[in-house]
Amino acid sequence: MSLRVYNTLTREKEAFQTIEPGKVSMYLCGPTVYKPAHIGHMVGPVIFDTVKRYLTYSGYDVTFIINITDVDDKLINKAQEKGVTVKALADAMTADYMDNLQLMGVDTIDKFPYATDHIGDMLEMIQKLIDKGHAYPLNGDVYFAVTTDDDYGKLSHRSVDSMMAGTRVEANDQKRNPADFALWKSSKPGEPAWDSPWGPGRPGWHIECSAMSSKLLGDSIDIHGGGLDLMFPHHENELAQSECASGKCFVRYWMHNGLMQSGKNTGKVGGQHDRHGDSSAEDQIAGKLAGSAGAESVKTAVFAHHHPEAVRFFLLSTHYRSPIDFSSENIANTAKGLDGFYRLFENFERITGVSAYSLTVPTTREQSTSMEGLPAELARELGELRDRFLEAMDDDFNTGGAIGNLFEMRRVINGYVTQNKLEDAATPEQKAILTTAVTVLQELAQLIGVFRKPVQKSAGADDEFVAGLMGLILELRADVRREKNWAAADKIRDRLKELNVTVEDVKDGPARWSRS
RNA sequence: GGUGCCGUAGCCAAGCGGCCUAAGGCGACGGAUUGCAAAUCCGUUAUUUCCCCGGUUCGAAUCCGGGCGGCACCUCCA
Repeated sequence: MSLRVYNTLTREKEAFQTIEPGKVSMYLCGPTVYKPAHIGHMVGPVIFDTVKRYLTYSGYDVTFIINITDVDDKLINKAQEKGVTVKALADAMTADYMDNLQLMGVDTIDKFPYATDHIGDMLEMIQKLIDKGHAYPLNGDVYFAVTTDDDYGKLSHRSVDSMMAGTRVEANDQKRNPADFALWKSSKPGEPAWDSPWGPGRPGWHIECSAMSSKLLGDSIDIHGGGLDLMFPHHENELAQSECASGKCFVRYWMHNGLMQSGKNTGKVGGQHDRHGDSSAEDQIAGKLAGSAGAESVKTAVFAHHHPEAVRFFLLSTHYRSPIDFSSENIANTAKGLDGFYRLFENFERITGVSAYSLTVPTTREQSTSMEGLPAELARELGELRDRFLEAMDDDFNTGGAIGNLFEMRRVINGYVTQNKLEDAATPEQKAILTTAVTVLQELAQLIGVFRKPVQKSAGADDEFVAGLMGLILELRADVRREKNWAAADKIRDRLKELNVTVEDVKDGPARWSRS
């Protein structure tokens, strides 16, 4: 089995072959940093972070870049509106973006190039396009001439003619063709400006990606990613510029992820569900779709209600090319599914004395965890599940299909624990077997970037004072239980439940408790 | 108008011509376990069925045609 990747350019899944053996260059279009990151901004990074993890596991040396577009009309307008400098606004919004990526466990990005650090590279590329006759200056602007590129439209499968049929292209008599787009825009007084052969100005929207990609990864790269919405015009234009400038194939595999949408905006859900309770997360999307820029960051709008790991797992539970229907309800369901894993890890630690998060897991497929020493049946089941997981990932990063195997592994491991009553007592051999089994699970979990560290329990769980009180209460409860005073024992448990504290009795030893 | 995508159980979701008498999760219902619970394990929950109607094929949820329904982009939004 080998990796296959869906290529937007050909509209087919293709065998994955890199330009340079063993190496992968990957560029993902990042945000224009003019407002706080919304949940939709997290989709691409999470997906491509997962792609990188899997490619690395598969033995590739991957270079992964996400650009930060820190000069743009929207940014300029927003800064003026707020009365701050463009740079101050961009810096603040970039920091917010990075914060959120960190919370989502996206940390495989090698470099975040800033558009404003590469103005020179853009000017060079623009000049080259003019020299080759693909671009022309016009009143201080520079435009790309789409009709000089025979291939123009090959990514989004549109022809220049068909685009004329739409109503969107505003008339500009000056441009040679209405579809021509700006590579360089002259600046008005008070706007950020850089000197250029055509006068002071700033780059057009698409040129920064072309210039930075070529500068940092080379004229031809393996993977270029982004949201489906960017396919046209952004990627189409990037493609045209880059190939006309370099004369080489720009991108080997174009990967586009589906967009997130709010339940409120889908007739399907809106018609059937009675949404209730907190919905600021949905509002964040709805607001976005309605065109009003949300003021709240993901951090406050979403992560206040849902653990980032649940959000990440949710994003990966469906295929990356499908649209995903965001709702608090859906994420809450995902979170419930994850709880079972956390409990398994807690159990594991109690039995073996080792944290499931500190296990050494293989980082490449070649060094995959050995099943040696496991009972035959367990080895067979785990082996099959691992194979199926990897098979799904090999099939265009089918995380949704892969994840099912994680749940089955959980079931198999829990079965081993239950059958052998490991919670009562475990031999060193049994501990070793359990450790191997959990290592296999963790090996796969790291590929989708989850279960890397313990999820932060809600406030109070690690508060010494609360822990002390709980210890006292449970001690008293243990006393009345010994006296078989069930009424009192149940009252304590029920009342705690009302306070969102769940008590679970353990056969021998102190009861467990957790806050929700 | 142009370019695409989608329609699988109560909900989410995998499935890319035979291993589908269709993964997995959430929910629900039984059973084991428990003082009772919780957690865990076992079982049941689409078995003339994969929106409908035709067709191709030895064989289709999977391919083709036609409906119906939903969605996205073509508006510098990831």
